[in-house]
Amino acid sequence: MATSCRFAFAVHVLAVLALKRESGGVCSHLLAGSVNTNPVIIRRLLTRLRHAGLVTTQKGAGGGATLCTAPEKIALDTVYRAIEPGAAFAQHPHQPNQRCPVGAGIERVLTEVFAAAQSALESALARRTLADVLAAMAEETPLRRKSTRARSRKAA
Amino acid sequence: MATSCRFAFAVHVLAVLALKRESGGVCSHLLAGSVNTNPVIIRRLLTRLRHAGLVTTQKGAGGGATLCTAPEKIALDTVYRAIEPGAAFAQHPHQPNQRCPVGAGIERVLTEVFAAAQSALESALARRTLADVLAAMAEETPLRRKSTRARSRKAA
DNA sequence: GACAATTGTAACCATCGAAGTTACAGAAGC
DNA sequence: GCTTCTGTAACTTCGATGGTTACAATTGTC
Repeated sequence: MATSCRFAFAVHVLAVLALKRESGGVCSHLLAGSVNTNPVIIRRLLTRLRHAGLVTTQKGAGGGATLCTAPEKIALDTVYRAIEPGAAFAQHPHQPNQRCPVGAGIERVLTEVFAAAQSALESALARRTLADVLAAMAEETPLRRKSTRARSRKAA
Repeated sequence: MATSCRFAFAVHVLAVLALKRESGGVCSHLLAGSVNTNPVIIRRLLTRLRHAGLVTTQKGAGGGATLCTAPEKIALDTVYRAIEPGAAFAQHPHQPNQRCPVGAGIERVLTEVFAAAQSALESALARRTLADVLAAMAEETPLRRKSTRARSRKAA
């Protein structure tokens, strides 16, 4: 376990921005309403996404956040690194006993193992783009049924 | 970020047990000395490793922990799952707004993305065994130099 | 059988990070 | 100038985790 939920929030926010592309900036209040959290949480996220060059933000009335890049060009590992800097695995909090052969060598070996694992994780994320996320959502989201006929057709 | 350091501790402990194999049980006090932590932390770890079938423990004088399996047979993903149950990625803490098309579909999509990433992570760990860890440690641990000649040869 | 060594656990503390909240200065459109 | 925003600081709350103490239960040794 356990990354923070910030990564989930970030993908969520970017997905909304992708849908609202071409319709100007989206304010943190609206994004917070979709994610179901506080606007400040969203703004803190947006700051990181802005530093990563994924979004731009604009102050003032009518301002808000806008996606910088096409959703097809945004791979999820980029989002991950923008949001969760640092290593995913924790090392020993205190230096192990250097007089024990294991204690003396384990940190170096683990560093390498952890790097390999994290690299695999990021590669898996790199295989998906924001556009893939949007497509997956469109695919199977139960559509809002506008008519009873549609509902009964499905039920049949 | 950030797994707990339990995984690092677990690999460390298993490495010590592997080295001390054939010499009977190793007590939590000794293991704690190598890891540089408290014996209770080690015992809590050992409980998990025991449930996973990786070690046995014995109470009483002369007791302690013993590795059950050959180090070549212990892949690190097994250790990881024994120590860190549950998902590595966190979802939304509160249910997102179901009236937003993104909020309604994002959790399902993210669940799938997270599963793929975690699977990649575990596969990377599965590619290494405890024996690999021991070998890597033996390889480059600065050996205790017994003679000045060895040191000067290295320096040359 | 007494004693010493050891595990297994419960109970508790301290710390840290994260989510959430309030507040407010500053920017920008109207 | 008013309103709508962002960006940030400051604070609270909460949960997880590493660490610590304590103690019952177990087991080998004398």
